[in-house]
Amino acid sequence: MAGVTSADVARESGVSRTTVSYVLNGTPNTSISDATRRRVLETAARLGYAPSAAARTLRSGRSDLVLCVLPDWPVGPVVETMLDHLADELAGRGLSVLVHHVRGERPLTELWRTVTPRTVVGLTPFAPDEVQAMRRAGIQVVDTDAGDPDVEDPQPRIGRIQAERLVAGGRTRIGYATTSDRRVAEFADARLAGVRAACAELGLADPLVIAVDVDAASGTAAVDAWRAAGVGGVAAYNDEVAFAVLAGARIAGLAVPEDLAVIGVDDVPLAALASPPLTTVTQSIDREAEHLAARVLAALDGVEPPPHPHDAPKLVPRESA
Amino acid sequence: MAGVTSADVARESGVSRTTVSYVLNGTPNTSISDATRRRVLETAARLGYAPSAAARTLRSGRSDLVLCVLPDWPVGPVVETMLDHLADELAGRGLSVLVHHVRGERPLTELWRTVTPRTVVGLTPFAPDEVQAMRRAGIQVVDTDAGDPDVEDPQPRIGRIQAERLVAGGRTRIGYATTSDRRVAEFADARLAGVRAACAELGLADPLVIAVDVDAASGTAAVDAWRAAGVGGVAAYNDEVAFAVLAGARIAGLAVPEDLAVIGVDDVPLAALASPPLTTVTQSIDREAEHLAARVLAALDGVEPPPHPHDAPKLVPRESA
DNA sequence: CTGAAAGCGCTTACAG
DNA sequence: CTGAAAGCGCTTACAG
Repeated sequence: MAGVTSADVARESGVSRTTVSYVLNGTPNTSISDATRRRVLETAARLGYAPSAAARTLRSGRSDLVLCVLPDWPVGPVVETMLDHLADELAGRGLSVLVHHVRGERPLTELWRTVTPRTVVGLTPFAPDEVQAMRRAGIQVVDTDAGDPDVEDPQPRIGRIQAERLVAGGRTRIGYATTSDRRVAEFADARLAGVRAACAELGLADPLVIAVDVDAASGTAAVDAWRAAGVGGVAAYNDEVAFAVLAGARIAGLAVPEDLAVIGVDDVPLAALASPPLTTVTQSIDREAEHLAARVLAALDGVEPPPHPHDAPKLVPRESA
Repeated sequence: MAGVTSADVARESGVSRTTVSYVLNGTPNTSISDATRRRVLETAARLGYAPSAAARTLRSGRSDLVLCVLPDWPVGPVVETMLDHLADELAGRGLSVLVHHVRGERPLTELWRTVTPRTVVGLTPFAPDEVQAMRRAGIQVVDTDAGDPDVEDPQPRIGRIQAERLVAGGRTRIGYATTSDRRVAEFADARLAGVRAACAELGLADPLVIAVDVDAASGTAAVDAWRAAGVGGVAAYNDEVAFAVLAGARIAGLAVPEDLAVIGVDDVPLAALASPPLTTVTQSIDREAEHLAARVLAALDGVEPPPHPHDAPKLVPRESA
C-alpha cells in the first residue's frame, strides 16, 4: 500500500523535506552540500521514491500531461502518426501524451477537470464555452485549425483534385461515392462540394452521388447504377470506399480505369497494393503533424503559434484513374 | 484563472464545506435538510463548480481514471474496437479511459505515478517488477493474459489453421510471408511456429520464410522466390502482408489461388475487397473485448476474474486460398 | 442536523 | 546552508 513519500526520503536521509525537494527538483540558488545532495539522491533511488503527481498537481495547479481529445469517428493511421510525432516531441519536455476518444455524450468537462492537463489538444472541434472554461482554468487549449478564417478548409480542394484528374482522363460524367457514416458526413460533404464546383466550372453535369458501404455488395450496386447513368469516373470519399468501388467494378466485369476510373483519398498503406493500384489524394501528414506539435509547444511557451503550413493536398497518381 | 472550489460553494450557500461535500457526494446516513441540499446543489450549478480531482486523488489515493497502455507497434482496428468497448463499459461506472502508447524507453513508472489511475490495463506485457510496483501503490493491474499458463497462446494455432487450409487446397510446398517489423516479431514467430508444426505433422517440407514489406516490389520479389522454389501456397503474417503478396502475384501474372494461394490473418475491413477476396484467419474480437472489460470490472470489484473464453481463431474462407 | 479540524504529499516563501 | 510552517482542495471522523 506504501507509496514512498518525500518525508520518507527526508527521514531516511536525516534531512528535512525542504532539502529533499530542493535536491530532487534541482532548485537553483540553493547551495546544498554535495554530500547531502548525494545522500538524498541515493536514498531516493534506494527507496524507489517517485513524487505523487496528485500532490504536485494540487500544489501547482498544473500537471505534466497533455490530453489529446480524439473525435468519435474511427481514426486511421493518419491520426496515429500525428500522435506519435506529438508524443515524441513532447517527451523531450517531460510531458506525457494521453489520448481520449470522445464517446457519446459523456461530458468532456469532467475529464479535463479530473486530469488537470497542462494542455488539451483537440483533434475534433470543441464547443466555444468549453474552450473558455478550460482557458479560465489555466489550461492551454490547442484547438483544431478548422474555425480559423485564415486557414482554408482543405476538403473542397481535395474534391476538386479528384474531379480534375477524372476529367483529365477523359471522363465526362462523374460519380461520387460518399460514405453512409454520419460521423464523417461533414468531411464527405465538403469534399463533394469540391467535386461539384469543379464539375460546374468544367461544364459537366452534377456528379451522381451514391453512398457506398465498405463491402462488395454495396460497391456492386453502386457501380451498376453509375454505369446505367453513363458515369465513367468515380471520386470516392476515401480509399476504403474506393476499394469497395473497385471490388464492385471487378464483380461487374469492368476494367479499371478503362471502363470506370476510380480515385480515393488518404493514400492508406494498402492503396498502392490495390488491383489496380489506387490513384488517390493525400495531405502531407508529416507536415501536419509537425505543425500540431509546434502549436502545442508554442502554447506551452506562451509564444505565437506558427502559421499554418500552406501545403495543398496532392495527387498520388497510380493506375486506377 | 479561478477554479471554483467547494469553499466557494459553501460560503455562497451559507454552509460549511462538510455539508457541501456531503450533498454533492450524496454521502449516505447524513440527513441534511432538503432546503439546504437544494440550495447547495443550486449554488454549485450556478457557480459551475467541478471538484478538483487532483485534491480528490491526493486525499483518496485513487482517481477515476483507467489507463490503457498500448504497445509500441501500430494498433489496428482490432485494438480500437477493444478500447471502444472498454470505454463504454467503464463509463457506466464513472470511469474514464485514457490511452497511452508506450514510446521508446520512456519509463512507464513516471506515467502511472503521475496519473494515479484506479486501474492500469496492459495490452502489452509489463515487466514483473513494474506490476509489483503498481500493485504496491494500490493500483489494479489488468495485464495481458499472455503470461497465464492456463491460457493457451492462440498464435501458433493461427499458423496451423493457415497451413491446414493451404494443404487442404492441394499445396504441398508452403511459404511463409513474415514481417520485417521487429516490434511484432514475437507474434510473427509464434504464428510461424504453428505453420512449421503443421507442415511437419503433415509430412511437408519446412515452409520457405521470406520477410515481405507492405509494398508491391517486396511482394513481387518474394513471389518470384517462392515460385522458383515450387511454393504453391503462402501463409502471411497478417492481411497487410497478404495484400503485398497478392500484389506481387498480380504483377508476376500469377492467378490466385490457382497458381499461388494466399491466406492472411486479422480479417481487416479491406480483406473482403481484395482481388481476389482474401481468405484469412480471425479471432473473435468482440468476445475478446468483452473479456477484457470483464476483467477490468472484476479487478475493480475485487472479485475473481472470469475465465478466458476459449474461442479458437477461426478461418474466414474466401477466394484467395 | 451541521461545523471545526486534520491530513493526503508536495513546494516555497520565510526564518534561522 | 537547512528547517518549520503554510497552503493547494478535498473528505471524513469527531464533536457539538
